[in-house]
Amino acid sequence: MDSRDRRRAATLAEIKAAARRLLVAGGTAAVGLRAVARELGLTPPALYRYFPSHEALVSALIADLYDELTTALMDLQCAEEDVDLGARLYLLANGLRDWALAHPAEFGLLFGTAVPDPEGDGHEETPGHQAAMRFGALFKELVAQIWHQKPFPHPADDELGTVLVEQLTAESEHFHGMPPGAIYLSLNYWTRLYGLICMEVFGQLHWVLPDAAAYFEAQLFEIGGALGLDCPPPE
Amino acid sequence: MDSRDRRRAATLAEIKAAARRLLVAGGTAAVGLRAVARELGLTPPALYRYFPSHEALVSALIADLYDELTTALMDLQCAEEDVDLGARLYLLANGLRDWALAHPAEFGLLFGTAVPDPEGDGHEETPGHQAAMRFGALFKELVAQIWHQKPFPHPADDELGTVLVEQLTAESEHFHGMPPGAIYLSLNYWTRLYGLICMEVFGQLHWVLPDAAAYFEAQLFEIGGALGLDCPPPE
DNA sequence: CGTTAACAGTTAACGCTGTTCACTCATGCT
DNA sequence: AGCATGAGTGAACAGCGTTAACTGTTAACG
Repeated sequence: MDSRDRRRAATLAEIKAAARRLLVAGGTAAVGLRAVARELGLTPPALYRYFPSHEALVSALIADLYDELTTALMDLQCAEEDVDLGARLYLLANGLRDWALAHPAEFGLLFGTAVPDPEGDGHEETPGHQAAMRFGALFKELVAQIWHQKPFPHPADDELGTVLVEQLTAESEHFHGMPPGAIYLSLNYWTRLYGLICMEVFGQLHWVLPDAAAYFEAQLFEIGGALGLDCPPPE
Repeated sequence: MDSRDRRRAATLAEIKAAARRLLVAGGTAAVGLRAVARELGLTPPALYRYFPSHEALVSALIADLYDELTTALMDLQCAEEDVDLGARLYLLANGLRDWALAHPAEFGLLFGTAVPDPEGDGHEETPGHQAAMRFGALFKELVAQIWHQKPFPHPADDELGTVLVEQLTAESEHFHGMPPGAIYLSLNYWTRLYGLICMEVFGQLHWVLPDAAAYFEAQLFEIGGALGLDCPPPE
């Protein structure tokens, strides 16, 4: 019985591997159901034994990519025995950018898919979103550690406005009880990091900067400074 | 002869209007060649008299949307006789966000299309990119005016690094001769504004902030302050 | 050990997409 | 009036995601 299951799991992995091969080769549009089947020497309907639809296949691929990215970044920041949490955040940010630049197609599939439909219910059920939450938790966790080790100066509540303070305190438990001003700065860090990487990998920065590496590094120092981090040792 | 041309121009406008109707109704995926033809009561091949391909039709729509956005923002910032350039920038940024939130489908088509292929040659020829350049010039122009009216403090060259300084000075002519440090800050403004709006309209901010309006406003003040602008008068 | 049920996979087909070709018909120019 | 240009149609092709009916093989059970 398990031999049957193992075989099934194996082909399921092969399917996702083939889908990824097509993704890196030809971008998001190239990973079609028929194309995946062709890549494996199968007929299209065979894939419906493993995924209920083409979208489900892509969603599974997205979830896998999220997990791969998450573990890659965890390994990266835990590899060196740097207890310096600031250096860890620096490694995390740089690792995310490096991964995005090294795998632009995968990054485009994960973050570049425009989702203009609010869809009513806030929290969706797809495994991709769960994996995305795990990924986001990685960042929140590290920032919270940094805060609790050495609290950084942050704007006072009356500087942010009551509405924003209320919204930020609602997220306080995810940030291990940090005050709204500190969460605000942490959100800034994520927002700017995410925006920068998206603009660079999607080519929106190409029109002004041919190579955004130097700009990204300068920005990393700037946003790290807002969290009370010194420029980490270059070596 | 001109009556013939006028008729052609009219139907051409009708085609793009129908395409846009489908865009706002069903998002980017809904604007298909057959769907546009159906909307007009035409047969699909008829559209090939006006556009060489489906992609060309979408590109024309993109160019139109860019121009519409550009003129809308120009009208907005020139409507009031505010000579305060800072208030103009504030109007520009807020107008861009409002337009994006009011027309999420159009914004997704303009800025949400991931372009992971470097395509070798830097400057493409499509009218969409030309319109995008006109749009970018709007921002650069205004920032340059702000700088020349009241230069704001900016990082020195040695703080940015030689590589970044060199890249920024290459863009100096587009910014009317501003020094690298000032261009750096201007680039920051655009980067953060763009990243914020993209994250909000694409729902990436929904997971932490249900309504990002307050956060956006706070960020506007912050990035405006970096350009030497005071918080503009709330009323 | 033989029977049976579950499962992987195939073939054929449907409706959809963008695109092309051959054709018709009306309009405007000479 | 005659002709040519061009708008528009109809039929068709390849490819897409998807479904239904069918064929083997393989594991489990009396």
